[in-house]
Amino acid sequence: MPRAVVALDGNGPSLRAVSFLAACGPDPIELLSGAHRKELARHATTHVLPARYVIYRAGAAATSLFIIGDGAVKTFRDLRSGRRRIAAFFFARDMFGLAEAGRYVNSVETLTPCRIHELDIHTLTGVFEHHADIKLQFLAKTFHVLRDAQHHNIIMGRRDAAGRLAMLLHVLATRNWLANGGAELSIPMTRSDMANYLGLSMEAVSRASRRLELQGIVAFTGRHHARILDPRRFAAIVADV
Amino acid sequence: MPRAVVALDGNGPSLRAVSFLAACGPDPIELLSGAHRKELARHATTHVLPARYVIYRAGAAATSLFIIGDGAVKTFRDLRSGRRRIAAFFFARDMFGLAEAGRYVNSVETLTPCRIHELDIHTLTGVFEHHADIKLQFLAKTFHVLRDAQHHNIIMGRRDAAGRLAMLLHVLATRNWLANGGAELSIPMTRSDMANYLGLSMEAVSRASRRLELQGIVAFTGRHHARILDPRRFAAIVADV
DNA sequence: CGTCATTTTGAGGTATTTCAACGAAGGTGG
DNA sequence: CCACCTTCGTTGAAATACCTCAAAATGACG
Repeated sequence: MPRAVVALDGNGPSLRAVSFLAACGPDPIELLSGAHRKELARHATTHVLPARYVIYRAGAAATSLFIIGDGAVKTFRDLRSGRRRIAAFFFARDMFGLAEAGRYVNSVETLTPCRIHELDIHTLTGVFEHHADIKLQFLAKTFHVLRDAQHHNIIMGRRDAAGRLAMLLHVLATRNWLANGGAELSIPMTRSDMANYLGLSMEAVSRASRRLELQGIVAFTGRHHARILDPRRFAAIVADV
Repeated sequence: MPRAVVALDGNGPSLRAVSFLAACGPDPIELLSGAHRKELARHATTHVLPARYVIYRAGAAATSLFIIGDGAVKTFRDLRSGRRRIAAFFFARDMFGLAEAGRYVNSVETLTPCRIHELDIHTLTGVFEHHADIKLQFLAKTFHVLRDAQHHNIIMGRRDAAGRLAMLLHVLATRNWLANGGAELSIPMTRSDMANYLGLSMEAVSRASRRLELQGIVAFTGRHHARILDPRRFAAIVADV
């Protein structure tokens, strides 16, 4: 039996990785690849959705779990003040659909055209019964989300708009790391989305972008693409928490 | 076999609760109670610690998992800017010690005198091998942490100091809900800790407290106790995100 | 009871937020 | 294919809120 690898995180009271995670790569995002993905794909319904498509609204009965095959989505919540708080952005291979008391707590909307796999709860139950390891791996993905939430916390704790923006760009950059050199990054969301995620006004995001551009650190080409011109100073801003 | 209860959360791509959680109460904090606690207690080392005791520092080799028997702790990280960012407060029955790459990522220090149970990784491994359900329950606790982190995100997203403070007080109030009427609440941490958790300066926390007191919403008696005088307006501030 | 850290209070500086208007981009229909 | 329209993004100026610095007051602790 594989030895348990328990890793601990002061940021939260829970295990980081237990035996069944030991054999996996460093990125939990890859957990559901390979044979398990095939097994799940057999039971999933695949949807091809346009951009700006509302997958579900907060408060709706939670009946499915979703896995992104391709594209990007945002999960958010509209506050009574009129503001919108984006909790997270999800990309290919990410999973979403967590709820409380049988109801989705956040709304989810596509940012780009998406291919999304829907897994019915009952179907998933059946799969879990025959594949305990899949069940555990689903749980393990929670750690990924937790890490994201904690990183989001760090971002929101910063006082300077440029720093927050840089940290978001950094996430997007590392996500595209394999696809291209790393300096080039695509921004699937709008400025408004970025603002709602960063806890800033859209104007502040715009000005922060402008500042990074004027300083020669980042070049924004179009609205959905950017290039990191000065990785050294960029990293300095990101790390200067 | 119990049916899987899959709950989904737009806030993160992961399962909320699977079969082994179905039989548990609504509060994940109670997951490790009863027989399992006894089983773990057999293998744990119990420490009695004074307030302000450093349990471990970020970066130290992660060798143990900790469970709080009594008292309160803070998990934090000192930034190079000199600021301190508190990630979370933990209380009785909470678990902490998560790490990455074999090292604790946050420091942990007691706020009050504590009774803390330490579980060695290797010991825990042995327990897991004989009690698969305990392993799963440990994992399930992650959801609790995730919820906390998301709530922290919501707090940090607010712009007004009084609102942030009120949300923290609300958490403390609901935590003491069973112990007393609910209006009375004890504040184990210092103003400075609150500031570091809320992403504010200590002065801002002080002024926010003052404001809540002048408005007749909360009365602070001493430095570690408060009473909610006007639950109606208090709830209004908390909910006015 | 005295010392020291913590907290409060005050005044000024700075960043972001708002409010308002302009400019650009994307989508739709003619 | 172009024009229009709606949405999104940028820019400017004033207001607000918090932050910083500094000093006094409170409370904790030995």
